[in-house]
Amino acid sequence: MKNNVTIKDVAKLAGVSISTVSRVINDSKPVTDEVKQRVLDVIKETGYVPNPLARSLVTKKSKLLGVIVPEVSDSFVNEIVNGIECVTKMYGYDILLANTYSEKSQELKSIDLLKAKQVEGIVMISWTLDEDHIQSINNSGIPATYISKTAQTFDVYTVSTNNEDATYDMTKYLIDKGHKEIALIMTSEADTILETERRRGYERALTDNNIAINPDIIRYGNTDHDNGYKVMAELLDEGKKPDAVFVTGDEAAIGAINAIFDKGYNVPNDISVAGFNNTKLSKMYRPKLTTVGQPLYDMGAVAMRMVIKMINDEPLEEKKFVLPYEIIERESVIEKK
Amino acid sequence: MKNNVTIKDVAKLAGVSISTVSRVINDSKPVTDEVKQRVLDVIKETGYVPNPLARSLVTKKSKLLGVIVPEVSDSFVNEIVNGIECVTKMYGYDILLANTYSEKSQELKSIDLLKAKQVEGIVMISWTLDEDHIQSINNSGIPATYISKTAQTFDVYTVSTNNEDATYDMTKYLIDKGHKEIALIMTSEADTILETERRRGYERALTDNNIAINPDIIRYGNTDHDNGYKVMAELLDEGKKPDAVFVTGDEAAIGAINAIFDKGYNVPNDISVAGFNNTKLSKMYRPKLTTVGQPLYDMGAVAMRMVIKMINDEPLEEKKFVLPYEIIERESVIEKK
DNA sequence: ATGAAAGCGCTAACAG
DNA sequence: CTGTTAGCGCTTTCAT
Repeated sequence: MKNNVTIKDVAKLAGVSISTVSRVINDSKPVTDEVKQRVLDVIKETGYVPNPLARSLVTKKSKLLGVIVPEVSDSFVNEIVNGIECVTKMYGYDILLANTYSEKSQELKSIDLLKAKQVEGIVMISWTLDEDHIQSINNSGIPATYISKTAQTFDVYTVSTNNEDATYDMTKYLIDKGHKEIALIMTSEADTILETERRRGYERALTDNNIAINPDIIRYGNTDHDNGYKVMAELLDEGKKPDAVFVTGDEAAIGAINAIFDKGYNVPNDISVAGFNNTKLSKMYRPKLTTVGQPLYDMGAVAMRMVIKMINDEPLEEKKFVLPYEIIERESVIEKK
Repeated sequence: MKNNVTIKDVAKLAGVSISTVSRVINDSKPVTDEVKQRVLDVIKETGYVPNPLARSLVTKKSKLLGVIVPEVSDSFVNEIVNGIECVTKMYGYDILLANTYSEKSQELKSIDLLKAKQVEGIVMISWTLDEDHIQSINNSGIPATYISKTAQTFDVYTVSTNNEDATYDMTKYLIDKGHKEIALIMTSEADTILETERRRGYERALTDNNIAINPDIIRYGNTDHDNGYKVMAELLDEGKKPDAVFVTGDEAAIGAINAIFDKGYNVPNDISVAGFNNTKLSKMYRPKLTTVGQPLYDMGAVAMRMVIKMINDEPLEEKKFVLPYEIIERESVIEKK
């Protein structure tokens, strides 16, 4: 039952040469209808499937696309992966997936792995991309797109949303709702581009509205729930009770809300909380999370589309693809009385 | 800069034959230390990496493992995928990922794709597996493990938890908490093995405790939040207000809780709610969800480990691997007064 | 211990 | 339009 029918077998059975068979399966050169039909029949009968390995070996096209992510179980990541998966399949490619757990060594290793497997293109999601990663991929000459704010400063293809503007707008939204003391909990480490952009947006919004910046209520953590909880709890424990808290990640925002609850306050009545990303969670939690929406699925789809265009030498309008964001008003932010 | 160094180049530069180079990179036959060192040096200098395509073509080993899932963005799925990824990498394999969106045609297509790509093994997660899928995989002779309750009745390798016992235990737990009218919201379609097992566990627990089964409060839906919401809302709208609701999926359970809230009741004070799966969500939501925990990560890891064992012809103790579950007590279920 | 040579299954000139 | 032939980069007998 095993699939060991080769092009040779088909050729023999159809009474033609292997090149003819090759021609019909690839539609690469004209073949008489009659012969073509005969070959097709044999293929159907035998259940012949071309060996992509052999094919790739000669064409140097693996029909494989590499996807490098920090962790599939992250809600931000897997919605992007869905988008990637969709266009990948649409163009007849397969996905080679690598988790890195945000460890640089794993990221580098994954790149090597994908190179070795001859992927034709790469989409890489990383929070902490640096020159080494980019150089490693560049050296290989494999087309790549990055979904990574830290990639913004490099001369590489990226897809992202404008984090500075998004942060500005959400901060402004909070201000418009009457909040003055607005804490910022960052889910990205200090000194990254992402952090800088977001901080800039936040500070600009404050300044534009004549609110003094209070460095004491700007905190750092990472993206997960427990971290948001911890940072928020600390803030409260230190006796700081802001009007509103802007957490740059939904999971962490929910963690923050939980901390607020556990400290005996109410969201949004005592403190308003805004998130970032509009992941599925933000709709499921109660109060429903007011958040800035990034088109995650689209980001993945666009990133992969770019890679495929590069592979096919189709022109690309721009290197930095910036997708729109939106402020999604739900229940966790209310007008301050 | 491109990586077009071949075994030939290495051989030439090291002044040996390509077979010798092959021997050192594969450690397959003894090679004089001196020669070996020379070859190794050249490899390091040139940055030579063996072309796995060519290698696979002759060895018939692709070092690729296929993973078929309904959708990576499902929280149940991606925690399993994490486990799969981990052991896959540990054994030097790469993952070929395919989303099916639970559509049978996509599932079948994915199987064909993976076959064509010469994967050495497959782990398939599916809610609605049937003979066609299994036959398609069986025909290929590719080792496979299924994480799919519907695969239980087939003579194939599976990993799962005992759903009947788990459902029994949770129902019993609810009963022990003083609840008598216990609604069951199934996230699996009627007439599937999974549904049957769970229903059996539920009914057995009721019967064992002299509680009459009320078919009217047994409902069906699917796994997502909105569905749980809808089904619960319907129940309430029909004037049915059970003591407790057991929803066989966390996301849907949270949907149910939200519906209960929106109808003006409180969880757990008015109605207790229990979920299934112990996904990340269940800890993040408030009230924290009481749920039955399945070792998702482990299920993925075990499934892939089984596949790898099969590939290496290592003996496997059993075909049906059943992992433990546990009742995780949190806040959404309380003693009925 | 090492090299020569065959061949994995396929595509792509090159002839005819 | 079709067949012959030469590889793609590698592993693996089979000699030496």
